[in-house]
Amino acid sequence: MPRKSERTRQRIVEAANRLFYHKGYNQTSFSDVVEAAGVPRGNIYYYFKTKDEILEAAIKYRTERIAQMLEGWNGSYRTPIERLHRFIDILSNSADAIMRYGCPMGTLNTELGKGQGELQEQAENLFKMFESWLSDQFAELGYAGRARELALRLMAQGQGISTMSHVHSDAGFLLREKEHLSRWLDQLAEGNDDCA
Amino acid sequence: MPRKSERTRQRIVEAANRLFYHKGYNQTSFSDVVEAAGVPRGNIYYYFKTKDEILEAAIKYRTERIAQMLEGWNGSYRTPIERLHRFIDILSNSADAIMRYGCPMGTLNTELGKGQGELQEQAENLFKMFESWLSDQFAELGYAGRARELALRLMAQGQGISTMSHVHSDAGFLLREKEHLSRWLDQLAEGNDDCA
DNA sequence: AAATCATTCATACGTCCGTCCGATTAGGGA
DNA sequence: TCCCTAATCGGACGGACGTATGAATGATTT
Repeated sequence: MPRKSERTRQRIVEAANRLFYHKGYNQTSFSDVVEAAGVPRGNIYYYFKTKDEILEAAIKYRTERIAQMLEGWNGSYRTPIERLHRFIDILSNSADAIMRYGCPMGTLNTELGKGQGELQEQAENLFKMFESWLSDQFAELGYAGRARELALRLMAQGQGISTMSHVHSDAGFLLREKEHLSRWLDQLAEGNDDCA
Repeated sequence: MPRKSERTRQRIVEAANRLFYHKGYNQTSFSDVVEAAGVPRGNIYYYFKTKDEILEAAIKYRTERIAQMLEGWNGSYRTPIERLHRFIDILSNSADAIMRYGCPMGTLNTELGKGQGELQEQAENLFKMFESWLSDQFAELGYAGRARELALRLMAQGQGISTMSHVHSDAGFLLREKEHLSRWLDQLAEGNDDCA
């Protein structure tokens, strides 16, 4: 009967995912996870043999959620500029968490990038999902030739804004810069690409 | 005779600083430090009682070097635009290290920002040194009212570019975006601030 | 009702960590 | 020369970590 099992496994993954974000992967212990998941110490080994396996599951979990989110946006918004605006709305919607813990993708990749190459490659795919989706939007907006360039630039801006607001715990900066990004997108949509 | 001592202490700080950058603070052990510094295991305790103290010393070490660097730039370059360009030249000069390990300041702050608040506050000062220096340059360039805004924006762009090139190990992106930043600075210097 | 197997636990192993100590060496002032 | 102290070592402490085991539990199937 894998019914109950699935739910327990899911509880572990979600608790671990949250802890990895809040405390960092290396700073999160097995004990932290089992405590947060409300699972007895030894039971976790039934589902995951190593800590790395938990991280893999957490990354997969994030991957699925992002895919769903992007699909949802494709359905909810008709124009590419609306979708791009929805993307940067993440900054204001998640302002609190970003200030406290930084960008979930960015901080995880940064941490794994220091000597945990195999795992970082998996986390890198989270970025690539956004990049390819953003590229589609820019292409549809009329920037087919520079779609990837613009996508990466937008991602970089988001990362920079997240990092700085995290470092300084400065919500004002985050919101101001998000507005600045918003105006940049509007200029792009109007075809005025002098500043792109 | 504190002569020899000073040099040993310095060796420890420099080795630790390098390891903290390459491996991260939490992933660096005492053993790593003593091995890299070529100091016997127990001797390190003579200089630093705790690991946190080593980090404090490393941050202080970085602080002094940055201060020297900024002073040097003030002496070497006469115009603010030259100085601003020198700042972003960091990106191309350190391209290799950034690709491998990310921005030294950014990654350290990001790591410490997750549950090590006291230490993060110290690392935050590294950012503030650059910000205040950059503010001075933008003010001198004629943007007195928006100097801090522009300084923070430039820092954020640097952080974003570093993060993205680190995540993807993409030197091309780093150099392209640095050039893009360069053109942005030139536009600012020419008084065309439509895109600022 | 018995057999089976997924799942739940408490507990323990070995390792490495940060920390600390005690003994030893070395070098300059008296 | 002797002495005092700065500095150097090797080694060991307790604890936490990731990992592992095996017995107990409970539901489902036959």
